Amino acid sequence: MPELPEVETVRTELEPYVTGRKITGVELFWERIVKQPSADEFRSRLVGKKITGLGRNGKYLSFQLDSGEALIFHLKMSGSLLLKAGSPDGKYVRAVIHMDGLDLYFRDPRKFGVMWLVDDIKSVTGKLGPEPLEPGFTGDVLADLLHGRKAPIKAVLCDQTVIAGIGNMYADEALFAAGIKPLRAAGSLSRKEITKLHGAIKQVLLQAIGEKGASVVNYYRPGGELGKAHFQFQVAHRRGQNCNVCGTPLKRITVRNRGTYFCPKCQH
DNA sequence: CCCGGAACCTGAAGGC
DNA sequence: TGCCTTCAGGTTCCGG
Repeated sequence: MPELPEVETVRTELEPYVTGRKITGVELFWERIVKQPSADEFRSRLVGKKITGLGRNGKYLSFQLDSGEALIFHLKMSGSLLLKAGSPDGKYVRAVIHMDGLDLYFRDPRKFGVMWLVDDIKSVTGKLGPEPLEPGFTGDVLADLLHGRKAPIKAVLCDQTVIAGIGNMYADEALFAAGIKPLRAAGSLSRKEITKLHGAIKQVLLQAIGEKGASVVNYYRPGGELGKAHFQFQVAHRRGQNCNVCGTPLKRITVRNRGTYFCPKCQH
């Protein structure tokens, strides 16, 4: 499932291939993949536009166009942007962006993925919280964001309006690294715990970017390769396994309808 | 504003 | 073998 490290990997690996190219056509095999504007307008307005650069906001990937508009992608749970039609296979391709000399395939088995063509990126990403890897995201900022909240810390970490880019997997990993139980009320964390969590979030995300993302299900890099971050996971998706640190069987619970893994001994 | 649950999707996995 | 149910999860919407 693409979260910040996966989307960042797609951005850096795609950028050298698509920057400077002109869009020559758009094919849609599942029209509801276009959220805005209409499918017809989306197709016609994109033709002839040149891609000047790629950006990322949380889990949103944006292609900046020479017209000043932005083509925005959200891969949701199962989307991939691929440079080759047959990799990993030709099934589940919902859209193709044709460019001069290159085609980009939007593969998405679950059909949750979305594209927008907008004048202002902020109209899509405006409500996002701070980027956790930018200097502005300090321990004090995190403390303010968590202050007074009664929802489980796990749920708050996954709230994109609080922090941008953290999803189910990396919330579990950050909480394990910080030694905090997922069901703790966010506002109940001590300043010391918040400091630890702040460091854990950055460390977990940076390490996963270094591993080119986690290929748990349906995540492929643009060239069709898998990421390796999931091999470093301490708790996420490790159903039925034991804690690497203390050997205690990991627990699986549900928080906000999401599978949540933690070590009952290492996390307090 | 804050919180929690359903809906959107389809394939994989498990039960009988 | 095969049908049926459950699970997976990012975001949005809705109700309390």
